Amino acid sequence: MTNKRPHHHGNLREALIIAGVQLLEEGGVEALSLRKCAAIAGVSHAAPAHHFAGLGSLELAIVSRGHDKFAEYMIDARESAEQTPRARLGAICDGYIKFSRAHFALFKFMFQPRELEPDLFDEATWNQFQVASTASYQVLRDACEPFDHGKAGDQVTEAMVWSMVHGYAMLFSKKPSKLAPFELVPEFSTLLPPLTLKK
Amino acid sequence: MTNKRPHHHGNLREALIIAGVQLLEEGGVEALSLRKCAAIAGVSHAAPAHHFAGLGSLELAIVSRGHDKFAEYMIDARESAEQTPRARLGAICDGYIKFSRAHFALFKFMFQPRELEPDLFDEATWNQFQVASTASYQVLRDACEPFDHGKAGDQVTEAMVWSMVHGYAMLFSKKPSKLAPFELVPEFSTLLPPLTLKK
DNA sequence: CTCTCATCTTTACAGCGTCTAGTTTAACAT
DNA sequence: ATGTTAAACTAGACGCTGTAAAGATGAGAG
Repeated sequence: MTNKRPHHHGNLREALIIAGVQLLEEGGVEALSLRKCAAIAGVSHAAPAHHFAGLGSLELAIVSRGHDKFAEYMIDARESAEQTPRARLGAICDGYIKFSRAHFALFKFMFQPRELEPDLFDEATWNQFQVASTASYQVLRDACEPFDHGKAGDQVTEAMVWSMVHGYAMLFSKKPSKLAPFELVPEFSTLLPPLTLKK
Repeated sequence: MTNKRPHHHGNLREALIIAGVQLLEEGGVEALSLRKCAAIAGVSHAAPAHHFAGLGSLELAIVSRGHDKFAEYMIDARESAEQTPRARLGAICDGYIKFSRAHFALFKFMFQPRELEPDLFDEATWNQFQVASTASYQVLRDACEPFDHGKAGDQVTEAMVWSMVHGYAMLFSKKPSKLAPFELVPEFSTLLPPLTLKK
């Protein structure tokens, strides 16, 4: 219905998301504002209200865009890897960390836990987020599937790998890491413990 | 020199930090503002400027206060544990996670990476942060010391344990975790791989 | 052609961080 | 005891923010 240049601007929603990602990556979360996004898109400061339920909705749309890129990084790494379960898992972790380093502001923003009450967002933004975040997580989940963690179930492998790669990305992606009192941060591949394949 | 009830308020700096922690824990990072802290402390909106170089400084002071509590949680857990290296390390991880669950807003706030340029802060706040964050990390570091990680060095054990417990705390502390598509989050103790003691 | 309605603009308001100028008062020097 | 100094605090202003309300614009349907 409103797909092709609906009125004045012609896909303002998309332009606002792109502007938001740009502001976020250039100046961090403090530089992100609805009014600046509107200015970059060339519309008045109140125009975004017709596409997002508020700043929170725009933020969630930016997070969704982040998940899209995030999944791309992991999938690219997986495709370039040796095709064994262990190598695929290692490659996906590398993609995870590579993304966090290449787009640290966005990565940090994506995993800053929010109040995720669906009624705070417009439906389109919410649905898009559900799809994007589930898809990016599924990449990691699939890579864990071949491994066995005994009677405790697959969730243990997923939780272990995800915890480790996520903690590593959060703590050691920004360098020099003021958080980490390390001279040299070890490679992630040296941290991942051995895993046993299913039966 | 200005230790005992210096003037009007009588330790406004401390009152502002306490107000800030309270606002943060009650309403999240969005509810934290200099003006509200000043109002809670019963002073004018411009009074905090005489104790903090800006909002960033107050935030850093709140983070420091968080590290103090954080270290307490880990030390308490360690003291209550069976006195073996493995049990102590496990207990400290439990303390880490217990803190993240009991004070999630504060925990999240502490590890939200900031621009840590010392010249952005007043000296007192900066020094206090250095001491508090180093001390809380040292608790984890000490618990890792007895374990061997081969030629790669102690940093590998520290990085591995810290990544895992931190990722776990970030991803699974808020429940129900909208981030984690898990029905049941595994206990952290089932995730930590075996470690070998030094020689 | 006219109606409708989504899109966008304009205006306004309250809250924010921070700057400046002025006031209060504790503590020190004489 | 008195005067001085400087730290602690107040009052007001500025530009920025998100958001709400009301008016203007123009594309598409009947």
